[in-house]
Amino acid sequence: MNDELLQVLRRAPQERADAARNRSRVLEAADRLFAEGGVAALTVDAVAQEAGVGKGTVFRRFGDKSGLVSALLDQRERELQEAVVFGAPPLGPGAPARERARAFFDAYLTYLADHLDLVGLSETASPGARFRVGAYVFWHRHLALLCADRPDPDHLAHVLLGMAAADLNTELLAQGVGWDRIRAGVASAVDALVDPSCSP
Amino acid sequence: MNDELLQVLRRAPQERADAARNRSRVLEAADRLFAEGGVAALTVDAVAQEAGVGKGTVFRRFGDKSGLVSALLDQRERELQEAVVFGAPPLGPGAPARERARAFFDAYLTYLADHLDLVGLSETASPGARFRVGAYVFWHRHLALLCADRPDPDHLAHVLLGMAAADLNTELLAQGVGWDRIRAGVASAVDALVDPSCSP
DNA sequence: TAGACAAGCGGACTTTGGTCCGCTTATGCT
DNA sequence: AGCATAAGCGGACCAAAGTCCGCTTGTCTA
Repeated sequence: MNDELLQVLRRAPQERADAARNRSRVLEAADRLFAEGGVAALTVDAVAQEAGVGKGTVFRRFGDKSGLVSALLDQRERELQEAVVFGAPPLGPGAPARERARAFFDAYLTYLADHLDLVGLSETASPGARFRVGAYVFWHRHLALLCADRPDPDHLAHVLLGMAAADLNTELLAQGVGWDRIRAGVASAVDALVDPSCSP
Repeated sequence: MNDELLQVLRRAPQERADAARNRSRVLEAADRLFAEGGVAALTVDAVAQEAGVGKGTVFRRFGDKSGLVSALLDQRERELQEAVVFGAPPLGPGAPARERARAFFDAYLTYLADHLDLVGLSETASPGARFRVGAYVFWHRHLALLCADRPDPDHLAHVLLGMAAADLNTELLAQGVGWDRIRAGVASAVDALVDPSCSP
């Protein structure tokens, strides 16, 4: 009876044991390949072979390459997500919107600097992938809430997140713009775009 | 003698007659294919075949698919570029920075609305292609000049151009956000980010 | 006009993401 | 335990971008 209720509550009703085993096998294989050969070694065929599964299995589990890479990043990103929802201010709730936004971008840029190539892969793998990744939707909601008193928080949140796009920052780095300068520019734009008063 | 001087002045010293002929053949073929079958019909193989040249020739002339599509867009974009440099204010020189920036985005969004899929293709075809297209560099310079009194005009110009990214606006349209709302959001962000006083 | 040489050409080949479909197997029910 | 069934599996197959290299051809000079 209880089990029944629990099962109804879950979105994905169940995942077969072999499916779950393969999921983690694939993720571990991808991690290993990336650790050894960087982003260039992360071809779907190679991951499938290293995991000892068929290529179709990888696509079945993760949808596309972007999904696979996103899953790889998921764990680290989740840490930041929790800090935003449950953590102490200014990252977590309690501080004024502008400060929270600044703290978010500060933390996110640190995360991005550490995983730039993987994030780039996950955002670039297929056109528009960026916006479909779960994390993007999450950050977007977060920022839109912080801008709730603006005329179009939804659009503004997209604009703000544009500053964190991997391809932009990859390009900036390639042009010799360092992370410190990027941070300063982002902070300045956040100040101009996010109202300091609102504090949800 | 004069010819010699002229030849020194050109960047690309010369283009062989057959090369030039093939360039226009390829562009015409691409135009035709796009007119008939939209963006889906624009594969490099198809373009090469339609133009009656080898695939290698297409890549030799245009570098990659992104370059080919950019060349297709070049003509229409050039119109806007000239209006920005030589045209009447507020798009052309003479108006205050903020108004020029607003006028630019207004004009660019019109252009984008008309060619969204082609622009999307040119920006997406290869990762980072967006920033390498000649037009991007041009717009970037333009906006950076308009923000010359800001702490980091270069970075700010990139942020501003992020609002015009094809993939973002494609996503917004897919989410049901119309062009009018996009325009309003962009205008509002421009107002917040571009200093009204500066007028180069 | 002839000859040298760089620029150009073409299409077979490689790489890689993604699809498809017939076979296998875990799971839940009786 | 045995069965029905849907989920899962694998790898052959496809599409499309981009590379390579031996052959061709325009162009410049003598």
